[in-house]
Amino acid sequence: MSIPKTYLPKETEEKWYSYWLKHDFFKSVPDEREPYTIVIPPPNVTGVLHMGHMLNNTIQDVLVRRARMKGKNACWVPGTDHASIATEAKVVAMLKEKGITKKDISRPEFMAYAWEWREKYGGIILEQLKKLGASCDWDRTRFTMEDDLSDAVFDTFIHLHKKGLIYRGIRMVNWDPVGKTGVSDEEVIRKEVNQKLYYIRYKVSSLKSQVLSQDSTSDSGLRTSDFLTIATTRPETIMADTAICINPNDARYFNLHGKKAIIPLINREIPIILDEYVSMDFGTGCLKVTPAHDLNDYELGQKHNLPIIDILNDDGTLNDNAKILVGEDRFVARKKIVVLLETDGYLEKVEDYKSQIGFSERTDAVIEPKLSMQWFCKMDELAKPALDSVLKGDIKLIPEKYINTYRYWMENIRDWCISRQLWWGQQIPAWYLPDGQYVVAKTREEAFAQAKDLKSQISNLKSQDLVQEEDVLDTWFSSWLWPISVFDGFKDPNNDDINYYYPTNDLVTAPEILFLWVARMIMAGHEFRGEAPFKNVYLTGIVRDKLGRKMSKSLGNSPDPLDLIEKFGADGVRVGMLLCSPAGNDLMFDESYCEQGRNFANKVWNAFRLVKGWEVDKSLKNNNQVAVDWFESRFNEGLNQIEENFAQYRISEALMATYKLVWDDFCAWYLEMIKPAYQQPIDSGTHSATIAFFENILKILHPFMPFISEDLWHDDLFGERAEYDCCIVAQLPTNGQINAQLLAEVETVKQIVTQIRNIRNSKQIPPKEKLSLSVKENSGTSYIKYKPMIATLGNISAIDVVQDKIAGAMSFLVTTDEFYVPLDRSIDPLAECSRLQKEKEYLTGFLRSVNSKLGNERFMSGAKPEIIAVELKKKADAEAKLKILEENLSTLAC
RNA sequence: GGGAGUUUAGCUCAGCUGGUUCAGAGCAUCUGCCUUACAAGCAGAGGGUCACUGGUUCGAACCCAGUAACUCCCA
Repeated sequence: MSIPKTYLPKETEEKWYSYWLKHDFFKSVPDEREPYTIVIPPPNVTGVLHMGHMLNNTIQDVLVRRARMKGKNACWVPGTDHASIATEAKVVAMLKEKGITKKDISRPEFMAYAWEWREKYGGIILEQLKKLGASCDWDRTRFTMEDDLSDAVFDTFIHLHKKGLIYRGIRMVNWDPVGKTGVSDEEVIRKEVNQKLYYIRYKVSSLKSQVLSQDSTSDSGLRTSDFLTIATTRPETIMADTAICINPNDARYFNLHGKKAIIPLINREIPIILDEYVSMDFGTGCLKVTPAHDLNDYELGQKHNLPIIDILNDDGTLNDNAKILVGEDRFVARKKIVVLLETDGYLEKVEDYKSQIGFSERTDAVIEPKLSMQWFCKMDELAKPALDSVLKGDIKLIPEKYINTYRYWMENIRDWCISRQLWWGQQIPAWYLPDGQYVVAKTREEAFAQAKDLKSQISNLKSQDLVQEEDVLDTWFSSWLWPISVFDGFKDPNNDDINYYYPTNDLVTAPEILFLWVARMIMAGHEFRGEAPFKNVYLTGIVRDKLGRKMSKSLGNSPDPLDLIEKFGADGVRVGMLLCSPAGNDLMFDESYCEQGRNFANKVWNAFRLVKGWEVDKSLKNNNQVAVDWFESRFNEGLNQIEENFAQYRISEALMATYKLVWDDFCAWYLEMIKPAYQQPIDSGTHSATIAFFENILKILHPFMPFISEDLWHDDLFGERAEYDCCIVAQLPTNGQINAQLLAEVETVKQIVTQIRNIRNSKQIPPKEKLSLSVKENSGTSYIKYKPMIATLGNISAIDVVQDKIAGAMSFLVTTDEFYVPLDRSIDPLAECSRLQKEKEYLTGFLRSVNSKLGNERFMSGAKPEIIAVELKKKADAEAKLKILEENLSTLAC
C-alpha cells in the first residue's frame, strides 16, 4: 500500500460526486424532519460559470451541507432563468450565422430555434456547478420558461390585472436599440464617458434675418442678439427640438422673452419658453428641449404643452421626422451634423465634457430614452408588506447595513415596467379587440368570452378577431415567483412540497439584485402566500481582482473557475473563495487564496498518512491521556467558535476557526504530542482516541471540503463502512465538555515549549539534540502531569524540579515559574543580561501604568469592582515577576 | 446634488457593551532547518502614530464633532 505524498483531487472528486448522486444524498422529499431549504438564484441560461457564481454557490453548498449534517432535511433547488434579452440576442446571432434574420421568420419558428438553442446550451452552467461539488437536488431542476412556471406567470399577471395593479401607459423607457426592447432602470449601467459639448447657434426669429458672414463664428455671436447659443451633447437631436427654454430670471436673456428660435439646417421655428428648471450656470443657460429623447425634456414638454417629435427608429437610426440624415445611425448622424453645422456657421465651439451615460447591461448599447406604450405593475401596495417584513426583522438582511438602502428604495418605489419588446419570454396574455380595447385572459377562448361581455361590443366579433399583445414579460416577472413556483405553489397551492419547504431558509445572492430580484420576491411571497419567501438573505460581495477592479469579461481579469478547480482542486478553490470573502464586503480575489486552500487539503491528507501509518501495540500502556483530554476539550471549544460564527453568518471566520483547529491544534500540537518515535508502535488507547478525533475533524471539514473529507472517511482506518455511511450525511459532533483549567495549563506548556525552541534557535542547537530542563516552581502550578508532554515537544531528556536558581544556564520565565536549560557550551552573560534588562524595563513600565491607575481616585471610585480586581492582580503578578528578574540579574552580576 | 458605507501590519480582514503594555489572525516577508506525515512542509522572528484634527472620559482603535481619501446606491 502506498499513499501518495500529496493529495490528488481529480479522481476523488469525480468518484465521490457520482457516488453521492447514485445514492441520492442530494435528494429531498418532505418528511417529519425539520426542513432546510435554499432556492438557487437561477443563473442565466446563456451564462457560463464565473467567479461570482463560484462564491455564491460555494456559500450555499456550505450552508446546505451543514444543515444536512445537523439532521435537517436539506433541500437545495437548482434551476436557470430564461434571460429574455440575453438569450434572444444569442439566438438572433445564431440565426444570423445561418443567414436568417428575425423578421423573416414567424414567432413560432423563432421560438422553436430558441428552444433548440436552450436545449443545447442551457444546461452548461448547471453541469459546471457539479464540478464545484454543489449538492443540489437535481431532480428538482426548474426553468422559468417551462410550462408550469410560465403558467404561474400568466396566472399572476391575470391576478394582478384583476386587482387593478397592472396597466398600460406611455412612458419614457430605457430603449436598447440593439436588443430593440425597453429595459428597466436596473438593467442600465451608468458609466462616466468622455464626450463633447457642442455649442450651437439658433437664429432668433422675430428679428430681421441676416446673412451669416464667414467669420461670424467668433464668440461675439452670442451678444449680437440675432442668435442664441445652446450647449448640447446630442447635436443630432436638434431636429426633434420643440422649444428653447431659458430661466426667467436670467438677465442675459430678457431680450429673448416672447421670441422664437429657428432650428439650424431644417429652419423650423420653435418657441422660447421660460422655466426655472433651467440652471443659469450650466452651458449657456439656453436649453434645447427635446421631449421625445430626454426624460427631463419630456416632463418639461408636458408642463408647457409642447409637441413631441420622435426622430428615431427602434434601431437607433434617424427616421423621416428628422428631415435630414434620414436612415443614418444616431452616432453617425452626430458626426455628420457637426460637419453640417460647422459648414453653415452654426457651430460656435466644442468642449470636452464628462458625463454619465447609460449602457444596456445585456447588449452594452447606449441606452436611448424613448417614449413608448408599455405595461406597468403598480408597486406601492405590494411594497408595503415587503418593507415591513424586513423592518420588523421577519427577514434578516446580512449584513444589516443593507436595511437602510432597502428601506429607501421601497419607500420611493416606482412602478415596474414589465413589458419587453421581444419574443423569447412569456407573451403577455392580453388580447386586443379591433377597436383597441383589450381583455386579459389566459387563452383565446377565455379572452373571446370576456370580449363579448364588453359594453362597447362589436357586432359579429369572432374569436379570430382578437390579437394577442406582441410583447413578452420581463424575465424578473418570472424570477420573482421562483421560491413559490419551484414548488408548484401556483399550480397547486396546497401541495406537500410547498407546505413543507416554504418559506425557505436562506437566500444567498449579490447585493446588486437586492431590488431587482430579492425585494420583488418578498412582495410576491406576501401577495401570493401571505408570508415572506425566506428568513435570511445573505448578500455576498462582488468578486474583484486584487487591484479592486470588478471581474469582467472585457477586462479579462477573471480566471476561469474550471481552470482553478483543475489547478487547485474543488476543495482548494472552495476554501480559497471563502478565505477572502468577509460577509457583505467585496472580495479582492487572488489565486493565492486557492493555493492556500489546496495546501490545507494537503495538510489534512498528510496528517492522515501519519496516523494511517502507525502500528498498534496492545501491550503498551497509554501515556498520552493528558494530550487526549486536552485535544478533546480544545476540539469542543473550537466547535463552539465555529458554531457561533455560523450563527452570525461569518462563514469565512468559521472556516478560519476550523483551519486553525485542524492545522495548529490537531496537526501541529496534538499529533506532535502523541507521535511515537520513528518506527515505534503506538498504544491502542491513544490510537483509537486519535481516530475518533480524526473522524470528527472530517465532519467539521466536510461543508467546506466535501471531497477530501468524504474520501478519507471511507478509508479502512475507520473500519468497515456500510454503503450509506458517508461523511455527507454524518451528524456533526455535538458540544462536549470543556475543561478550562486543562486548556489554560496546556497553553502554559506551549509557552514553555516555545521558549525551549527559542533557545535552540538562538543557540543553533539541532532539534535532535536532547536538552535537560529544570523548573523552580513559584506559582503553585505543578508540572508533573505535563512532564512527558514537555519532554516530547521540547525534546528534553529529563525535567527536574529544583529549589534554587541554576547559575550559568539559559533561563526563562513562564508566569512566575523559573525554567533553566543548562548547556554544555558557555552562555553569553552580556546577551542574557540585556535580554533580562529589556524584560525588566517592560515590566517596570507596565507596573507604572497599573499603579497610576490604582492611585487615581477617580478610577478607584468610577471603575467597576471587577476591573479594579484585575488591575490588582496585574500589579501582584508584575511585582512577583520583577522580583525574580532582579534576582536573576544580580546572579548574573551585571 | 442626496444617502449609505469604508479607512487597523506589505495584502485580505477580526477587534462584541470604552478597561490587561491592546493592538490581533491568515497570507506574504525574513532567519534557521530536506528533524522519514507533509518543502503544498517544520521551528522561530520582524512588521502598525488603529486615515487626520479636536472633544467627552480616570481611561478611546472603540463614543461625539469636523476634515480628507476611497467605494456603493439614488438623482
